[in-house]
Amino acid sequence: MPKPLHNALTRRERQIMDILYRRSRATAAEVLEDLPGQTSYSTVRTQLRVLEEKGHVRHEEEGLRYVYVPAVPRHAARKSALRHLVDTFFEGSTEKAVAALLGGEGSRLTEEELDRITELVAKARKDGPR
Amino acid sequence: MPKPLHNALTRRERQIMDILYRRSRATAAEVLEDLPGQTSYSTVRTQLRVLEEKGHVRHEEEGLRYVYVPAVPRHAARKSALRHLVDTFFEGSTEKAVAALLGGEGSRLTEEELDRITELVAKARKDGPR
DNA sequence: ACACACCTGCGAGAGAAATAGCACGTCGAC
DNA sequence: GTCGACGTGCTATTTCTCTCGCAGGTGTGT
Repeated sequence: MPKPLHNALTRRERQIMDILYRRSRATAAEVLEDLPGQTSYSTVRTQLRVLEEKGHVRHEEEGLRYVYVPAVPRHAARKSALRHLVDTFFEGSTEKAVAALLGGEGSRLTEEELDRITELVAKARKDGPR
Repeated sequence: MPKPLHNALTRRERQIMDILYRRSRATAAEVLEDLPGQTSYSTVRTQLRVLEEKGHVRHEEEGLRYVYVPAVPRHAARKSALRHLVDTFFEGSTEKAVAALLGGEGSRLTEEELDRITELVAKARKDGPR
């Protein structure tokens, strides 16, 4: 059984996972590029190996080298990240989170984006009238 | 100078900060209650002390005991948490994040909530036509 | 064949985090 | 006053991160 897997990430490990989720997949060299500060290639590889042992990533051999991908697919990870954030900062209210994004706490939205959001609201209204 | 303060949290520390943000303020005993697994009171107090040294929390004396509060106010912390999440999982697109929340990735929204969101969209349209 | 670039496997040491114990102080009840 | 509950300050120890180096393997160009 692959352990909790939830809050088990160390600082560096979380950094690396974030990079992997941003890029979807990456080699050790690419992860190194994205890491701030000075870190050795060796170090990054070790971390990736540890992450693999812990079950957070897996690697695919591509030609000679390893390409790492998160074990938990993006959409699942972001779903639980969203839930956690909503719970922590918005008292569990999805509405409040949306409000924060629409208000100044995200980047400004364009007209087109707002149009699409309006549609989504309509759809949500139809789908889940609760 | 209080250091970066950004990604400098360890696992336990992050856990504790989350609890503090959820409760807004808490004593060591309350933090202990919310921590999963078995942990000693002593341990929690030590962590809080360290967090204070690092500048992440401060305490207020209330009667005899200490009540801890996050050094960075809630709204500021959540703003940067949102930004980070949007960057990591939504390619920086606020729209996509909103879409995820409206779609299945948050809890179901009630009619009233959807109404209020519609209003917020309208307001966003007016305020920032970009 | 040789040198070079690039990659993986493993191991190991310095340092930070996590945990918990002990001493002491304060308050309230009996 | 003395006992017990509860709180803090400090410190010690174990555990886990984090870091990097070295050995070896595979392919490419000369």
